[in-house]
Amino acid sequence: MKAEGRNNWKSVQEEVRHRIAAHIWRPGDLIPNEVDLAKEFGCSRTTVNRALQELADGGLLDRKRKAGTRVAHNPVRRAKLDIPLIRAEIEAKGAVCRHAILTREMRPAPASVQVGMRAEPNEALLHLQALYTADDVPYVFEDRWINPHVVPSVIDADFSVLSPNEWLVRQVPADEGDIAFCATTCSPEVAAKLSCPPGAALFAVDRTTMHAGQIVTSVRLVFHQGYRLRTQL
Amino acid sequence: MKAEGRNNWKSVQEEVRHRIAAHIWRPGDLIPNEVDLAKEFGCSRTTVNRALQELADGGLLDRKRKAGTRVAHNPVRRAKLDIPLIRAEIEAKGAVCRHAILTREMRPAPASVQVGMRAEPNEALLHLQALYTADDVPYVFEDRWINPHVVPSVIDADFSVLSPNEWLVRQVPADEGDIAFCATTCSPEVAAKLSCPPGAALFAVDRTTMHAGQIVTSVRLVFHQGYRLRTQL
DNA sequence: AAGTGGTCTAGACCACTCC
DNA sequence: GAGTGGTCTAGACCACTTA
Repeated sequence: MKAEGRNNWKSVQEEVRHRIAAHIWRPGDLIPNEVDLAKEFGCSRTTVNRALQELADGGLLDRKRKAGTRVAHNPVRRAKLDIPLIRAEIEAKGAVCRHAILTREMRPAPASVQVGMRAEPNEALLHLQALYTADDVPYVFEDRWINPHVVPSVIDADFSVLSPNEWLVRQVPADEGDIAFCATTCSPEVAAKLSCPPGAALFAVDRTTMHAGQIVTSVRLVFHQGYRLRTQL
Repeated sequence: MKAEGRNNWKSVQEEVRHRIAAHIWRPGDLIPNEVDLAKEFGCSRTTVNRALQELADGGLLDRKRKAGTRVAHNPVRRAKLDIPLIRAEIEAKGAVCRHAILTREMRPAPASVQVGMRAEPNEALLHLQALYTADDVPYVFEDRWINPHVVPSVIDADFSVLSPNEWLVRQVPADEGDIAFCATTCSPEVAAKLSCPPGAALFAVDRTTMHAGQIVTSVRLVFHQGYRLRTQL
């Protein structure tokens, strides 16, 4: 049990991870308190706390005052998912990213979008459709609604240089939002844009972005056939 | 600029978030160093550090020694994605979760799986197929390969009470893994199991789980039609 | 060389919660 | 009431990066 020398929080964390993976501490087990662990590892309680807090935040440990720290019963895997700008994602693959605005109009949004936007019925919102290409191959089709009440300057925005995606990020650093991932059947319209067969199964992302409690934009991204969103545990 | 009273790290973090959202600090801007912020907020540098480190970890700030802290130029949105047990996910909706083992056999895996498993060519691996239902409605179809070298006890495991999913989590708390999300076209076989039309677009998750550098299991989960994976930013 | 973040320490007090 | 985690503090030293 050579536990000496663990005087920094990362090595403490690694040791704790190891003990859980090796079943030295099993799911549901109470592990020693911070003071005792600090003694064992030869570091201060602060360092142990730093190590354990992150593990608890990641779902591997359950911590309660007085009750102590237990190995989580159902180790919920918490993956970190990076949602980069489309341009950054494409360029990270070494491809050239271009975008084209296919549609730009003010019109009442469909009911499903309106509800999310809390717009008046029949109120016109800015509707944009854009296609992003990687080395001139269709990559993702963007169908976006923007709330002009929240971002009035969007009316005169020029999306030829900065894509809607980038323009919005710069204008309105969003503080909240939710994301949903799903599969969708390729419609004939989308098929023409993405150069894929109608009826194909396509990966789609629906994202709603909020700022100061108001919905800024609601967007659906439909990716090219075969697209995979990867991440690590 | 009433910045007094921010003597705990959460309120410091909130104030920093606010300044970025309100464009007081713009993308690319250098923000004051920790010592100055500590003075301004009337707290110790440790507290400021705690607040800023988490923001940097979340991608909102870029920090470099000597160069200082800047608001990230491309604010990468980092969503936290919880990957619960299938049973937990279904029961969280208030439904009753059941599972049935449809296939259980030792056989050589297809090439695509073998490569990931680093198995010998034609080496037999354990192949499982299972269906999970929510209130007896098909929810997700699981197609899994398990490496018996890593988990020998899997050969005699009983999956009637504990699903393969749960059994593995208890036996081998994985420490690593990767996940990919994609859309897939429903094959006739899967259609029969999930009670959906062949050709439908289905959401699928491919997951590979590692323990101590070895692949434990490789699984594809194909969800029922209309399934959406949600998360928040 | 110097400025900045990264981390550790020892001690302290508080908040929660189980008994 | 008592044990545990949550957090703050002041100070210190180190590691890295830029100038």
